[in-house]
Amino acid sequence: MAEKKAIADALICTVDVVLLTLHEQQLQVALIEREHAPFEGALALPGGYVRTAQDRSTTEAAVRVLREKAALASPWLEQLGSFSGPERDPRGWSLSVAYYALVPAALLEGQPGLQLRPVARLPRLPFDHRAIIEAAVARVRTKSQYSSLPVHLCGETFTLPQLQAVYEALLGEPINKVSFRRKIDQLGMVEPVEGAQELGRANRPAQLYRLRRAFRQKLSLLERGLNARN
Amino acid sequence: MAEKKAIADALICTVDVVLLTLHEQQLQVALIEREHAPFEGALALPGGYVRTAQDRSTTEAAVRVLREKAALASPWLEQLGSFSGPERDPRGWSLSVAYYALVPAALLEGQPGLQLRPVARLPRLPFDHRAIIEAAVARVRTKSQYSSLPVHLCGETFTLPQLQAVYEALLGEPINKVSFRRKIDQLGMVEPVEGAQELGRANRPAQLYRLRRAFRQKLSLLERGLNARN
DNA sequence: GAAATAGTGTCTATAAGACAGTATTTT
DNA sequence: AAAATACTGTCTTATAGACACTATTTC
Repeated sequence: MAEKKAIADALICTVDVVLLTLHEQQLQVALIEREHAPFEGALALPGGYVRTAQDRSTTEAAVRVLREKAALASPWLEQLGSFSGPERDPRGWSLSVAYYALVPAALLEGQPGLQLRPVARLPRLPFDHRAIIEAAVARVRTKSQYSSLPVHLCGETFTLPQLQAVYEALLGEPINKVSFRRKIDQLGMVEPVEGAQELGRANRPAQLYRLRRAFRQKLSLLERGLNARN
Repeated sequence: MAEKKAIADALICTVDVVLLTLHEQQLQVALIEREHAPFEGALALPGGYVRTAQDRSTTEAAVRVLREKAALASPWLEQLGSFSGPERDPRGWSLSVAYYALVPAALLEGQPGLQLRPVARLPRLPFDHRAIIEAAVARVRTKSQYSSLPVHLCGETFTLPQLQAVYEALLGEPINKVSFRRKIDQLGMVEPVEGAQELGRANRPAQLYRLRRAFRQKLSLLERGLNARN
C-alpha cells in the first residue's frame, strides 16, 4: 500500500486579481491587455502563473501580480475563491485562485496599461473572467452591508459625506445620513484628522477622517448591518 | 514574445473537505485515518488529489471525495478557500482547495472509517488541517448569524425547538424564542409538514417542519441577522 | 445675506427581547 | 391533575429612519 503512483495530474495553476475601484460614482474593474497567448491582445484580468520558486503562497503570487502589472504596493487584498475545470482555459485543465483588491482611483491614474471598465457593463472577456468579476462584485457588495470594507476605496483621508457616497455607490441605494453616522461611529474604524477640513467649496467644510491603524489590515464588522434605505 | 517557457511549475493540487455535523450539542468534524504517506495512519481531513481525467472542477473532486470516503451523496457543500505554500505538505509546494460540508449526524453513524471530533478540542493534525478546520468553523458560525445554513445540520424533518437548539449550539449563546420564530418566518425557508408532530414526550408535541424545495440548493439570507442574546 | 452642504437634536416607526399566558401532550 | 414543553399575545426596550434645525463656508 501507499505505492507512489503518478503523484498528481498536470494542471495549470494561476492567480487572477479583480482590481476594483470607484470612478465616476461607479464600481469599475481594472483590465489589462494580455501580452501572451492564449487571447493575446484581449482585455483580461491581471493574472499569472503561480511560481513555486518565488511565491510562498498564492496570496504572494497575487501581490506579485499587482506589483508587476499595476505597480501597486499594498492595497486591500482578499482571496475570493478558486475557479477550475477542463474548459475554462484552452491550454487544458486549469485552476485559478482569484483575489479581489480595492484601491482608491487615484492610485490607478496615469497607468496606460490599465483600463477601467464599469462592472455593470463588462466587455467580452476571455476565460471565465466575467464570472470571476461578478463573484467579486457580489462579495464586495455583501461585505459592504456590514463592514468597513468600502473605506479601502477612499484615499488616505476622506470626509464622512464622501465615505457615505462610496457606500451608496456600492449598495446602489441612498443611506440615511443620521443612521450612517451612527454606524460609522459603532464601527470605530475612523478617527478625525485634527484640524483638517475639506475647504474650497461654497459651504460648511467637512471634517477629514482617516482609517485607524488597527483597521489597516483587518475589517470592522457590524452585528446588524447598514440597513440601507432613506 | 509569447515564447513557450516552462508552461507551469509542478505543484501538488488537492481538495480537502471539512465535514461538519452536530453531535451531542457540539459542532464536530469528521476525520479519517490516512491510508497513504505522508502521515500514513494519522487522523486527517478527508481529501485527495484533483484528478483532471475524472473531475470537471474542484467541486466535483470534493463531491467524489465525500462519496468515496464518507459514502455521502449530496450534502450541503461550499468552497471555503485555498490554502497553499511550499511548507504545508512535505511532498513540496502544494495547493489545497478546501470545502466544507454540513450533514445531519444520523448520516455519519455506522461508518467505522469516520471519527468525529469536537471542533473545540481538535487533536494534533497533519498539514495545515487545523487552520483549515478553524477557517471552516469561523465561516459556518458567521453565516449562521444571518442565513438558513444551519438547517443543513438537521434531518429531513425537524421541529422549531430543535432548529433553535442547532442555531444556539453554533452561535454559542441562547436565542430569544419569540425573535427566533419571527426570523425563521422571515427567512421563509421551512414549511410545516401537515399533520406531522413529534410525539412521544410528556408535553405538548411540536410541529414538524421541512426545508422548502427552493432552499435545498441555496441559502436564505436575513438583512439584519439573528441577534442572539436572550 | 444667499446658497450650499456639514453636522446634530429629536421625534416617530420598526424591530428585538422579556414575560407571561394558553395549549397539548404523557404519566 | 401534575409535569413538561410548545406556541402565542403583548408590553418594553433598543435601533433605525425622517425631519428639521443650526453651523460654516464661498460668492
